[in-house]
Amino acid sequence: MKVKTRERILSTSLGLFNEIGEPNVTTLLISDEMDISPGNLYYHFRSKSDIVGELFGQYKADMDDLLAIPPDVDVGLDQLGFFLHLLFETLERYRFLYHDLVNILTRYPDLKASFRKILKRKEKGFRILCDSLSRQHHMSLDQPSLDALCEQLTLTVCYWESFDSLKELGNRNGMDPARGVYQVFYLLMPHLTVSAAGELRLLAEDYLR
Amino acid sequence: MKVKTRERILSTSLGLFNEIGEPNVTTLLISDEMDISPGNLYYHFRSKSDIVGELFGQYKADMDDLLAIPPDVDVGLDQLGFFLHLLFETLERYRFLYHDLVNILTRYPDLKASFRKILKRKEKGFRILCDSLSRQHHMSLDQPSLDALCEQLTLTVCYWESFDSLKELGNRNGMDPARGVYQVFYLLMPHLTVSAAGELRLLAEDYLR
DNA sequence: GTCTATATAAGGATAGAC
DNA sequence: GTCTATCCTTATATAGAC
Repeated sequence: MKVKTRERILSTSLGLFNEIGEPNVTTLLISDEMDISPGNLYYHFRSKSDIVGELFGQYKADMDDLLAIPPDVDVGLDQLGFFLHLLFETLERYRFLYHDLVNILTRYPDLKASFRKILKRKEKGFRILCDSLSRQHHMSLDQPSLDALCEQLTLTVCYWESFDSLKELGNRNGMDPARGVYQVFYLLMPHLTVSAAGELRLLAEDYLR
Repeated sequence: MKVKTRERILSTSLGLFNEIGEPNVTTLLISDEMDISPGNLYYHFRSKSDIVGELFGQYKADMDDLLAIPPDVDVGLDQLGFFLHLLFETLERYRFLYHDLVNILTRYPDLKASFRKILKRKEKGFRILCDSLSRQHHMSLDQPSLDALCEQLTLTVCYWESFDSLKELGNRNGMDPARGVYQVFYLLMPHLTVSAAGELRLLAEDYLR
Protein backbone atom coordinates (compact mmCIF):
# COMPACT_ATOMS: atom_id res chain seq x y z
CA MET A 1 0.00 0.00 0.00
CA LYS A 2 2.78 2.40 0.90
CA VAL A 3 4.97 1.56 -2.04
CA LYS A 4 2.36 2.84 -4.41
CA THR A 5 2.89 6.56 -3.79
CA ARG A 6 5.76 6.64 -6.21
CA GLU A 7 3.62 5.15 -8.94
CA ARG A 8 0.78 7.53 -8.16
CA ILE A 9 3.14 10.47 -8.54
CA LEU A 10 4.14 9.22 -11.95
CA SER A 11 0.63 8.66 -13.24
CA THR A 12 -0.71 11.89 -11.76
CA SER A 13 2.16 13.81 -13.29
CA LEU A 14 1.62 12.19 -16.67
CA GLY A 15 -2.05 13.10 -16.57
CA LEU A 16 -1.37 16.71 -15.68
CA PHE A 17 1.47 17.03 -18.17
CA ASN A 18 -0.79 15.85 -20.96
CA GLU A 19 -3.68 17.99 -19.83
CA ILE A 20 -2.09 21.39 -19.30
CA GLY A 21 1.47 21.02 -20.55
CA GLU A 22 4.54 19.98 -18.60
CA PRO A 23 5.92 23.50 -18.06
CA ASN A 24 2.64 24.58 -16.46
CA VAL A 25 2.68 21.74 -13.95
CA THR A 26 4.40 22.63 -10.69
CA THR A 27 5.50 20.12 -8.11
CA LEU A 28 2.98 21.76 -5.80
CA LEU A 29 0.17 21.13 -8.24
CA ILE A 30 1.10 17.48 -8.50
CA SER A 31 1.17 16.95 -4.74
CA ASP A 32 -2.02 18.98 -4.37
CA GLU A 33 -3.81 16.85 -6.94
CA MET A 34 -2.78 13.74 -5.01
CA ASP A 35 -3.53 15.18 -1.58
CA ILE A 36 -0.02 14.68 -0.36
CA SER A 37 2.49 17.27 0.79
CA PRO A 38 5.14 18.72 -1.50
CA GLY A 39 7.75 17.39 0.90
CA ASN A 40 6.43 13.91 0.42
CA LEU A 41 6.78 14.22 -3.32
CA TYR A 42 10.41 15.17 -2.87
CA TYR A 43 10.94 12.15 -0.69
CA HIS A 44 10.11 9.94 -3.68
CA PHE A 45 11.74 12.01 -6.39
CA ARG A 46 14.79 14.16 -5.97
CA SER A 47 13.55 16.65 -8.53
CA LYS A 48 10.87 17.36 -11.08
CA SER A 49 13.27 16.45 -13.84
CA ASP A 50 13.54 12.97 -12.35
CA ILE A 51 9.81 12.57 -12.84
CA VAL A 52 10.02 13.75 -16.43
CA GLY A 53 13.02 11.52 -16.99
CA GLU A 54 11.27 8.44 -15.68
CA LEU A 55 8.17 9.11 -17.77
CA PHE A 56 10.36 9.56 -20.78
CA GLY A 57 11.97 6.23 -19.96
CA GLN A 58 8.53 4.62 -20.05
CA TYR A 59 7.84 6.26 -23.40
CA LYS A 60 11.13 4.99 -24.76
CA ALA A 61 10.50 1.47 -23.46
CA ASP A 62 7.01 1.40 -24.93
CA MET A 63 8.29 2.62 -28.26
CA ASP A 64 11.22 0.24 -28.39
CA ASP A 65 8.80 -2.55 -27.67
CA LEU A 66 6.41 -1.47 -30.38
CA LEU A 67 9.08 -0.86 -32.98
CA ALA A 68 10.84 -4.17 -32.58
CA ILE A 69 9.65 -5.29 -35.99
CA PRO A 70 11.46 -8.28 -37.50
CA PRO A 71 12.89 -7.22 -40.88
CA ASP A 72 11.31 -10.14 -42.67
CA VAL A 73 7.69 -9.87 -41.50
CA ASP A 74 4.89 -10.08 -43.98
CA VAL A 75 2.20 -7.78 -42.68
CA GLY A 76 -1.30 -7.65 -44.05
CA LEU A 77 -3.04 -4.33 -44.43
CA ASP A 78 -5.31 -5.10 -41.48
CA GLN A 79 -2.31 -5.87 -39.30
CA LEU A 80 -0.78 -2.63 -40.45
CA GLY A 81 -3.88 -0.84 -39.18
CA PHE A 82 -3.55 -2.58 -35.85
CA PHE A 83 0.09 -1.56 -35.58
CA LEU A 84 -0.73 2.05 -36.38
CA HIS A 85 -3.48 2.00 -33.81
CA LEU A 86 -1.08 0.92 -31.09
CA LEU A 87 1.49 3.43 -32.25
CA PHE A 88 -0.93 6.35 -32.08
CA GLU A 89 -2.19 5.17 -28.72
CA THR A 90 1.30 5.16 -27.29
CA LEU A 91 2.16 8.54 -28.74
CA GLU A 92 -1.03 9.96 -27.31
CA ARG A 93 -0.26 8.57 -23.91
CA TYR A 94 2.92 10.65 -23.85
CA ARG A 95 1.69 13.51 -25.96
CA PHE A 96 3.02 16.14 -23.55
CA LEU A 97 6.49 15.45 -24.91
CA TYR A 98 5.60 16.68 -28.37
CA HIS A 99 3.42 19.54 -27.19
CA ASP A 100 6.35 21.65 -25.99
CA LEU A 101 9.24 19.84 -27.49
CA VAL A 102 11.86 22.59 -27.73
CA ASN A 103 11.19 23.74 -24.20
CA ILE A 104 11.42 20.22 -22.83
CA LEU A 105 14.56 19.32 -24.74
CA THR A 106 16.36 22.48 -23.64
CA ARG A 107 15.41 21.98 -20.01
CA TYR A 108 16.21 18.27 -20.06
CA PRO A 109 19.04 18.12 -22.60
CA ASP A 110 19.87 14.52 -21.71
CA LEU A 111 16.73 13.41 -23.49
CA LYS A 112 17.73 14.87 -26.83
CA ALA A 113 19.92 12.08 -28.16
CA SER A 114 17.47 9.44 -27.05
CA PHE A 115 14.60 11.30 -28.63
CA ARG A 116 16.36 11.48 -31.94
CA LYS A 117 17.18 7.79 -31.80
CA ILE A 118 13.56 6.89 -31.30
CA LEU A 119 12.67 9.08 -34.27
CA LYS A 120 15.11 7.21 -36.48
CA ARG A 121 13.70 3.98 -35.17
CA LYS A 122 10.19 4.97 -36.19
CA GLU A 123 11.36 5.75 -39.70
CA LYS A 124 13.23 2.47 -39.84
CA GLY A 125 10.05 0.68 -38.79
CA PHE A 126 8.08 2.26 -41.58
CA ARG A 127 10.79 1.28 -44.01
CA ILE A 128 10.50 -2.33 -42.96
CA LEU A 129 6.74 -2.24 -43.32
CA CYS A 130 6.94 -0.68 -46.77
CA ASP A 131 9.49 -3.27 -47.82
CA SER A 132 7.07 -5.93 -46.68
CA LEU A 133 4.27 -4.44 -48.75
CA SER A 134 6.61 -4.29 -51.73
CA ARG A 135 7.59 -7.94 -51.34
CA GLN A 136 3.93 -8.87 -51.39
CA HIS A 137 3.50 -6.80 -54.55
CA HIS A 138 1.04 -4.47 -52.87
CA MET A 139 3.22 -1.49 -53.48
CA SER A 140 5.91 -0.39 -55.88
CA LEU A 141 8.12 2.64 -55.29
CA ASP A 142 11.36 4.07 -56.54
CA GLN A 143 13.98 4.97 -53.96
CA PRO A 144 13.41 8.74 -53.60
CA SER A 145 9.66 8.23 -53.30
CA LEU A 146 10.16 5.57 -50.66
CA ASP A 147 12.49 7.83 -48.69
CA ALA A 148 10.05 10.70 -48.85
CA LEU A 149 7.14 8.47 -47.88
CA CYS A 150 8.86 7.02 -44.82
CA GLU A 151 9.87 10.46 -43.69
CA GLN A 152 6.32 11.65 -44.22
CA LEU A 153 4.90 8.76 -42.25
CA THR A 154 7.25 9.49 -39.37
CA LEU A 155 6.39 13.17 -39.31
CA THR A 156 2.69 12.39 -39.43
CA VAL A 157 2.54 9.93 -36.55
CA CYS A 158 4.67 12.21 -34.40
CA TYR A 159 2.70 15.39 -34.89
CA TRP A 160 -0.76 14.13 -35.72
CA GLU A 161 -2.08 14.43 -32.21
CA SER A 162 -0.78 17.99 -31.81
CA PHE A 163 -2.24 18.97 -35.14
CA ASP A 164 -5.57 17.34 -34.57
CA SER A 165 -6.03 18.75 -31.09
CA LEU A 166 -5.19 22.18 -32.43
CA LYS A 167 -7.89 21.90 -35.06
CA GLU A 168 -10.64 20.59 -32.84
CA LEU A 169 -11.94 22.60 -29.92
CA GLY A 170 -11.15 21.23 -26.47
CA ASN A 171 -12.40 17.69 -25.89
CA ARG A 172 -8.89 16.41 -25.58
CA ASN A 173 -9.21 13.61 -23.06
CA GLY A 174 -9.62 10.08 -24.29
CA MET A 175 -9.40 11.02 -27.96
CA ASP A 176 -9.16 7.86 -29.98
CA PRO A 177 -6.47 7.27 -32.57
CA ALA A 178 -8.84 6.37 -35.39
CA ARG A 179 -8.49 9.66 -37.24
CA GLY A 180 -4.74 9.30 -37.20
CA VAL A 181 -4.84 5.79 -38.60
CA TYR A 182 -7.28 6.96 -41.27
CA GLN A 183 -4.91 9.75 -42.24
CA VAL A 184 -1.95 7.41 -42.55
CA PHE A 185 -4.02 5.01 -44.64
CA TYR A 186 -4.69 7.80 -47.11
CA LEU A 187 -1.00 8.57 -47.14
CA LEU A 188 -0.21 5.05 -48.26
CA MET A 189 -3.12 4.54 -50.63
CA PRO A 190 -1.82 6.30 -53.76
CA HIS A 191 1.29 4.15 -53.70
CA LEU A 192 -0.53 0.81 -53.63
CA THR A 193 -1.66 -1.40 -56.44
CA VAL A 194 -5.29 -1.03 -57.44
CA SER A 195 -6.50 -4.04 -55.51
CA ALA A 196 -4.54 -3.23 -52.36
CA ALA A 197 -5.66 0.39 -52.54
CA GLY A 198 -9.29 -0.76 -52.75
CA GLU A 199 -8.83 -2.98 -49.71
CA LEU A 200 -7.22 -0.16 -47.74
CA ARG A 201 -10.00 2.24 -48.68
CA LEU A 202 -12.56 -0.15 -47.25
CA LEU A 203 -10.51 -0.57 -44.10
CA ALA A 204 -10.22 3.21 -43.79
CA GLU A 205 -13.96 3.77 -44.09
CA ASP A 206 -14.59 0.97 -41.63
CA TYR A 207 -12.22 2.67 -39.30
CA LEU A 208 -14.23 5.84 -38.91
CA ARG A 209 -17.36 3.71 -38.14
CA MET B 1 16.86 57.18 -34.30
CA LYS B 2 15.05 57.02 -30.97
CA VAL B 3 11.87 55.49 -32.32
CA LYS B 4 13.76 52.41 -33.39
CA THR B 5 14.24 50.89 -29.93
CA ARG B 6 10.76 49.43 -30.06
CA GLU B 7 11.54 47.72 -33.34
CA ARG B 8 14.84 46.47 -32.05
CA ILE B 9 13.10 44.89 -29.09
CA LEU B 10 10.76 43.06 -31.44
CA SER B 11 13.45 41.73 -33.75
CA THR B 12 15.80 40.80 -30.91
CA SER B 13 12.98 38.98 -29.14
CA LEU B 14 12.01 37.13 -32.30
CA GLY B 15 15.60 36.04 -32.81
CA LEU B 16 15.95 34.78 -29.26
CA PHE B 17 12.55 33.11 -29.25
CA ASN B 18 13.45 31.16 -32.37
CA GLU B 19 16.88 30.30 -31.10
CA ILE B 20 16.25 29.05 -27.59
CA GLY B 21 12.46 28.92 -27.28
CA GLU B 22 10.12 31.62 -26.06
CA PRO B 23 9.68 30.26 -22.52
CA ASN B 24 13.44 30.33 -21.99
CA VAL B 25 13.76 33.96 -23.00
CA THR B 26 13.45 36.37 -20.08
CA THR B 27 12.88 40.09 -20.42
CA LEU B 28 16.27 40.51 -18.83
CA LEU B 29 17.91 38.42 -21.51
CA ILE B 30 16.31 40.49 -24.23
CA SER B 31 17.42 43.79 -22.75
CA ASP B 32 20.85 42.35 -22.05
CA GLU B 33 21.24 41.21 -25.64
CA MET B 34 20.37 44.71 -26.81
CA ASP B 35 22.52 46.47 -24.22
CA ILE B 36 19.63 48.40 -22.78
CA SER B 37 18.19 48.25 -19.27
CA PRO B 38 15.22 46.08 -18.34
CA GLY B 39 13.40 49.24 -17.29
CA ASN B 40 13.80 50.63 -20.76
CA LEU B 41 12.24 47.53 -22.25
CA TYR B 42 9.24 47.99 -20.00
CA TYR B 43 8.93 51.56 -21.13
CA HIS B 44 8.23 50.32 -24.66
CA PHE B 45 6.20 47.24 -23.80
CA ARG B 46 3.96 46.88 -20.80
CA SER B 47 4.70 43.18 -20.55
CA LYS B 48 6.40 40.27 -22.21
CA SER B 49 3.07 39.02 -23.47
CA ASP B 50 2.68 42.28 -25.39
CA ILE B 51 5.87 41.45 -27.26
CA VAL B 52 4.67 37.95 -28.04
CA GLY B 53 1.28 39.34 -29.04
CA GLU B 54 2.79 41.83 -31.44
CA LEU B 55 5.05 39.22 -33.02
CA PHE B 56 2.07 36.95 -33.43
CA GLY B 57 0.27 39.84 -35.10
CA GLN B 58 3.10 40.05 -37.61
CA TYR B 59 2.89 36.32 -38.22
CA LYS B 60 -0.84 36.57 -38.78
CA ALA B 61 -0.47 39.51 -41.14
CA ASP B 62 2.25 37.75 -43.14
CA MET B 63 0.13 34.62 -43.38
CA ASP B 64 -3.04 36.44 -44.33
CA ASP B 65 -1.08 38.16 -47.02
CA LEU B 66 0.40 34.96 -48.35
CA LEU B 67 -2.85 33.00 -48.24
CA ALA B 68 -4.95 35.57 -50.07
CA ILE B 69 -5.20 33.26 -53.08
CA PRO B 70 -7.93 34.12 -55.59
CA PRO B 71 -10.21 31.07 -55.96
CA ASP B 72 -9.90 31.06 -59.73
CA VAL B 73 -6.11 31.17 -60.16
CA ASP B 74 -4.41 28.82 -62.53
CA VAL B 75 -1.08 28.01 -60.96
CA GLY B 76 1.71 26.22 -62.74
CA LEU B 77 3.80 23.69 -60.89
CA ASP B 78 6.74 26.07 -60.81
CA GLN B 79 4.58 28.81 -59.29
CA LEU B 80 3.38 26.29 -56.75
CA GLY B 81 6.99 25.72 -55.77
CA PHE B 82 7.50 29.44 -55.37
CA PHE B 83 4.43 29.72 -53.19
CA LEU B 84 5.57 26.84 -50.99
CA HIS B 85 8.99 28.42 -50.70
CA LEU B 86 7.49 31.65 -49.38
CA LEU B 87 5.19 29.74 -47.08
CA PHE B 88 8.01 27.75 -45.50
CA GLU B 89 10.10 30.88 -45.21
CA THR B 90 7.37 32.66 -43.30
CA LEU B 91 6.70 29.71 -41.02
CA GLU B 92 10.40 29.46 -40.31
CA ARG B 93 10.60 33.11 -39.43
CA TYR B 94 8.08 32.54 -36.66
CA ARG B 95 9.03 28.98 -35.86
CA PHE B 96 9.11 29.62 -32.12
CA LEU B 97 5.31 29.57 -32.14
CA TYR B 98 5.18 25.93 -33.19
CA HIS B 99 8.11 24.84 -31.09
CA ASP B 100 6.22 25.12 -27.81
CA LEU B 101 2.68 25.49 -28.99
CA VAL B 102 0.72 24.20 -26.02
CA ASN B 103 2.74 26.22 -23.58
CA ILE B 104 2.36 29.37 -25.62
CA LEU B 105 -1.34 28.93 -26.20
CA THR B 106 -2.04 28.32 -22.52
CA ARG B 107 0.00 31.33 -21.43
CA TYR B 108 -1.47 33.57 -24.11
CA PRO B 109 -4.96 32.14 -24.53
CA ASP B 110 -6.07 35.09 -26.66
CA LEU B 111 -4.00 33.73 -29.53
CA LYS B 112 -5.81 30.40 -29.68
CA ALA B 113 -8.79 31.36 -31.81
CA SER B 114 -6.64 33.33 -34.20
CA PHE B 115 -4.22 30.48 -34.50
CA ARG B 116 -6.93 28.05 -35.40
CA LYS B 117 -8.32 30.44 -37.98
CA ILE B 118 -4.96 30.70 -39.69
CA LEU B 119 -4.77 26.91 -39.74
CA LYS B 120 -8.12 26.68 -41.48
CA ARG B 121 -6.96 29.30 -43.88
CA LYS B 122 -3.90 27.29 -44.81
CA GLU B 123 -6.02 24.26 -45.55
CA LYS B 124 -8.40 26.39 -47.60
CA GLY B 125 -5.45 27.68 -49.58
CA PHE B 126 -4.29 24.18 -50.40
CA ARG B 127 -7.79 23.29 -51.47
CA ILE B 128 -7.83 26.18 -53.92
CA LEU B 129 -4.46 25.15 -55.30
CA CYS B 130 -5.53 21.53 -55.72
CA ASP B 131 -8.72 22.66 -57.43
CA SER B 132 -6.60 24.66 -59.81
CA LEU B 133 -4.44 21.64 -60.61
CA SER B 134 -7.58 19.61 -61.19
CA ARG B 135 -9.03 22.20 -63.56
CA GLN B 136 -5.84 22.03 -65.57
CA HIS B 137 -6.14 18.23 -65.65
CA HIS B 138 -2.87 17.79 -63.81
CA MET B 139 -4.56 15.97 -61.00
CA SER B 140 -7.66 13.93 -60.39
CA LEU B 141 -8.94 13.05 -56.94
CA ASP B 142 -12.12 11.83 -55.30
CA GLN B 143 -13.45 13.85 -52.40
CA PRO B 144 -12.12 11.85 -49.41
CA SER B 145 -8.66 11.70 -50.95
CA LEU B 146 -8.70 15.42 -51.58
CA ASP B 147 -9.76 16.11 -48.00
CA ALA B 148 -7.05 13.88 -46.62
CA LEU B 149 -4.44 15.41 -48.91
CA CYS B 150 -5.24 19.00 -47.95
CA GLU B 151 -5.16 18.08 -44.29
CA GLN B 152 -1.86 16.34 -44.82
CA LEU B 153 -0.39 19.32 -46.63
CA THR B 154 -1.45 21.63 -43.81
CA LEU B 155 0.05 19.40 -41.15
CA THR B 156 3.27 19.08 -43.11
CA VAL B 157 3.94 22.76 -43.69
CA CYS B 158 3.13 23.56 -40.05
CA TYR B 159 5.35 20.97 -38.45
CA TRP B 160 8.02 20.40 -41.06
CA GLU B 161 10.51 22.77 -39.52
CA SER B 162 10.10 21.28 -36.04
CA PHE B 163 10.46 17.79 -37.41
CA ASP B 164 13.44 18.58 -39.58
CA SER B 165 15.31 20.46 -36.89
CA LEU B 166 14.71 17.56 -34.52
CA LYS B 167 16.24 15.14 -37.01
CA GLU B 168 19.28 17.19 -37.88
CA LEU B 169 21.87 18.09 -35.28
CA GLY B 170 22.05 21.76 -34.40
CA ASN B 171 22.80 24.01 -37.34
CA ARG B 172 19.45 25.64 -37.00
CA ASN B 173 20.10 29.22 -38.08
CA GLY B 174 19.42 30.22 -41.65
CA MET B 175 18.12 26.80 -42.65
CA ASP B 176 16.61 27.06 -46.08
CA PRO B 177 13.13 25.84 -46.90
CA ALA B 178 14.20 23.67 -49.85
CA ARG B 179 13.82 20.37 -48.03
CA GLY B 180 10.31 21.30 -47.01
CA VAL B 181 9.30 22.17 -50.55
CA TYR B 182 10.84 18.93 -51.77
CA GLN B 183 8.83 16.96 -49.23
CA VAL B 184 5.56 18.62 -50.23
CA PHE B 185 6.34 17.95 -53.89
CA TYR B 186 6.59 14.26 -53.13
CA LEU B 187 3.33 14.47 -51.25
CA LEU B 188 1.59 15.76 -54.36
CA MET B 189 3.36 13.60 -56.93
CA PRO B 190 1.42 10.34 -56.64
CA HIS B 191 -1.83 12.21 -57.26
CA LEU B 192 -0.72 13.85 -60.49
CA THR B 193 -1.03 12.69 -64.06
CA VAL B 194 2.05 11.03 -65.49
CA SER B 195 3.28 14.10 -67.35
CA ALA B 196 2.66 16.49 -64.45
CA ALA B 197 4.32 14.04 -62.06
CA GLY B 198 7.36 13.90 -64.31
CA GLU B 199 7.58 17.67 -64.41
CA LEU B 200 7.29 17.89 -60.64
CA ARG B 201 9.96 15.28 -60.14
CA LEU B 202 12.37 17.32 -62.20
CA LEU B 203 11.48 20.44 -60.25
CA ALA B 204 12.02 18.56 -57.00
CA GLU B 205 15.45 17.33 -57.99
CA ASP B 206 16.37 20.78 -59.19
CA TYR B 207 15.31 22.08 -55.86
CA LEU B 208 17.86 20.18 -53.81
CA ARG B 209 20.62 21.37 -56.24
C1' DG C 1 13.88 57.59 -23.38
C1' DT C 2 16.84 55.56 -20.51
C1' DC C 3 18.86 54.27 -16.27
C1' DT C 4 19.32 51.89 -11.33
C1' DA C 5 17.19 49.87 -7.67
C1' DT C 6 13.73 47.26 -5.85
C1' DA C 7 9.08 45.13 -4.97
C1' DT C 8 6.55 41.01 -5.69
C1' DA C 9 5.49 36.45 -6.78
C1' DA C 10 6.24 31.77 -8.02
C1' DG C 11 8.46 27.54 -8.32
C1' DG C 12 12.00 24.15 -7.00
C1' DA C 13 13.97 22.15 -3.31
C1' DT C 14 15.57 21.14 1.78
C1' DA C 15 15.28 20.55 7.08
C1' DG C 16 13.58 18.55 10.76
C1' DA C 17 9.46 17.00 13.49
C1' DC C 18 6.23 13.19 13.70
C1' DG D 1 6.66 7.68 4.65
C1' DT D 2 4.61 11.79 5.44
C1' DC D 3 3.99 16.39 7.21
C1' DT D 4 4.90 21.67 7.98
C1' DA D 5 7.77 25.36 7.53
C1' DT D 6 11.11 27.67 5.15
C1' DC D 7 15.05 28.86 2.05
C1' DC D 8 16.87 30.04 -2.46
C1' DT D 9 16.63 31.47 -6.96
C1' DT D 10 14.69 33.47 -10.85
C1' DA D 11 11.44 36.26 -13.55
C1' DT D 12 8.05 39.78 -14.18
C1' DA D 13 7.15 44.26 -13.37
C1' DT D 14 7.31 49.08 -11.08
C1' DA D 15 9.29 53.54 -8.98
C1' DG D 16 11.70 57.31 -9.35
C1' DA D 17 16.09 59.68 -10.63
C1' DC D 18 18.47 61.54 -14.72
